[in-house]
Amino acid sequence: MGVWARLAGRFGSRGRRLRKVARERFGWRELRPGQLEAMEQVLGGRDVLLVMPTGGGKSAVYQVPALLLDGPTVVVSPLIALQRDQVASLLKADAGGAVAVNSTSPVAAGLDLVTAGRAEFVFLSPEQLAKPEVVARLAKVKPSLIAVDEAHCVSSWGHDFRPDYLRLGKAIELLGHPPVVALTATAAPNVREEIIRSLGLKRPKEIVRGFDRPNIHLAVRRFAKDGDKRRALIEHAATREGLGLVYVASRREAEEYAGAIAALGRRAEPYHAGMRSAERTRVHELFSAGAVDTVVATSAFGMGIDRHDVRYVLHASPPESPDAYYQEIGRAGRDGAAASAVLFYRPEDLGLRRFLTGGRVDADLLLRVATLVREHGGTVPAGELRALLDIGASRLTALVNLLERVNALTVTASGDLCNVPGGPPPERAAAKAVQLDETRHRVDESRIDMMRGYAETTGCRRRFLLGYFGEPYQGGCGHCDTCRDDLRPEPGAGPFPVHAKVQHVRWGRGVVLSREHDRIVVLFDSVGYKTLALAAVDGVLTLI
DNA sequence: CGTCCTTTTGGTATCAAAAGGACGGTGCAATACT
Repeated sequence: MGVWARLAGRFGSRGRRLRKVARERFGWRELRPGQLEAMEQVLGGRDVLLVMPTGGGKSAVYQVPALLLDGPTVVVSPLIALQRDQVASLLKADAGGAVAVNSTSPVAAGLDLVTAGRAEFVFLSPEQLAKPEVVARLAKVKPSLIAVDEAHCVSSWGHDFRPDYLRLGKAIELLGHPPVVALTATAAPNVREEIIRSLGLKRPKEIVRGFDRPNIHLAVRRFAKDGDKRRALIEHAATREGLGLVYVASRREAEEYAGAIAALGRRAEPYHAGMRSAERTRVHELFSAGAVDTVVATSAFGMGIDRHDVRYVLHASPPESPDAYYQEIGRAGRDGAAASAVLFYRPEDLGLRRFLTGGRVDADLLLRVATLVREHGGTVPAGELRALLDIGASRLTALVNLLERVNALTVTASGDLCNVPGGPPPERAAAKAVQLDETRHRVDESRIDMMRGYAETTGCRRRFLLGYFGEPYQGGCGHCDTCRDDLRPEPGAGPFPVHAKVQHVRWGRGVVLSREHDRIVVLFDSVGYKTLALAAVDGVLTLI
């Protein structure tokens, strides 16, 4: 950085330039504090992890600096529908053009636009960035900024569902690692850590804003019988005013609940990934137009929804983690007006979540991949290995991701697999990889335990959730069902304050996330979240 | 892990309960058809 740039930076010129671009090119008169801070860091060349609620203007954080940096901006986005919306909105601004590169149109033609300098922004899925030829072409135009939207997908989808999410770090390196900004609406401490590690962010600036959503009232209603729960939820939804969402655990339930609510005279529509695409679009448009009372959906519905006046979010059963729950209820009350989140809870409903997070990696297959690559000696094309093992691309990628993390193999820039000289022998590599997978599952299962903890807590629900995300919260919020004025258990002072680093005799290192009067929640590196009774921690847990 | 649906079992009438098996979420990209 030259002397002028340095002086200019000191006198806040970055802020002025950013405000000017925001105003003149996008028509944004004001920037929020978190937004401007993040933009300044990006413009200064720093990697940024930004955690802000949806609707808080996260996109602006990469869009504005992009126009001040010399070179195109690569935006990683999980859904084609999301890419399309973003491109459409950028084309309305004076932003230098935008294109989405995906399977809905010829990939090469899209990249031509970027090469010709006619697209400042290029939107891609992680799957596109896993293709060597796509990365090679992008590298040639020297991107000046990379944005990873919905960055929590790295952690929630990268391990099995969409393993190319775990390959983004490699792609970022191959693109010359310009400043990277990762954006998400919710991320617990260990999820943030994983995003940073997996994307390979360098000394990132972590900016966390607007986590608390005080206008959302929190409540849980507990049931013993499924039938009682259903009736109560349907009746509740049918009598609520305004726009609402009901989250359910299966496609079948989406249809059943939507039918039952509609039978009571409300405009209710189901939404799930098993519906035909035209049907999904229709429901999405009804929702966007406010022409429906309730959308009853699986987790497929949510990302990219744009209404700020959702008044209630009901859950017919708990989702897989407080992370997912907070993301889903966060779709209520973005306008700041009163909204509510009600979880209709039966402990048995956690069973489905346990089942769905239960799938373990195939240890045999892991060993076969490790052995084949090792014995081959040279570089093995992934396609050959897939044919040999008769498995699909995403299955192989998941195995490769694990073996790469234990240093048993690497993936070359051309996408071939290559043994690491001096790396662990196949048996040991496979065993270590299984261990990694096992640790991750333990943490996932502890998240389900925390969901149960939320549902069953007698303390303030908001304090429970915010504590889970590592945000200290004093006292009770006065705006949840367990938080009536007459009972607000104040967490007393004690030997294990929030954020203290601790060591457990069996579970190793951890950090205290929250405390009630008689218990604390600790996040351990190796086993995830644990609730410990303060009466039983003597000699077991120590401060470090 | 729990639920739903079908089949089997029990014990001897026309049916109830137990046992067994299948199924459950999220999307990209690429392919096979009209």
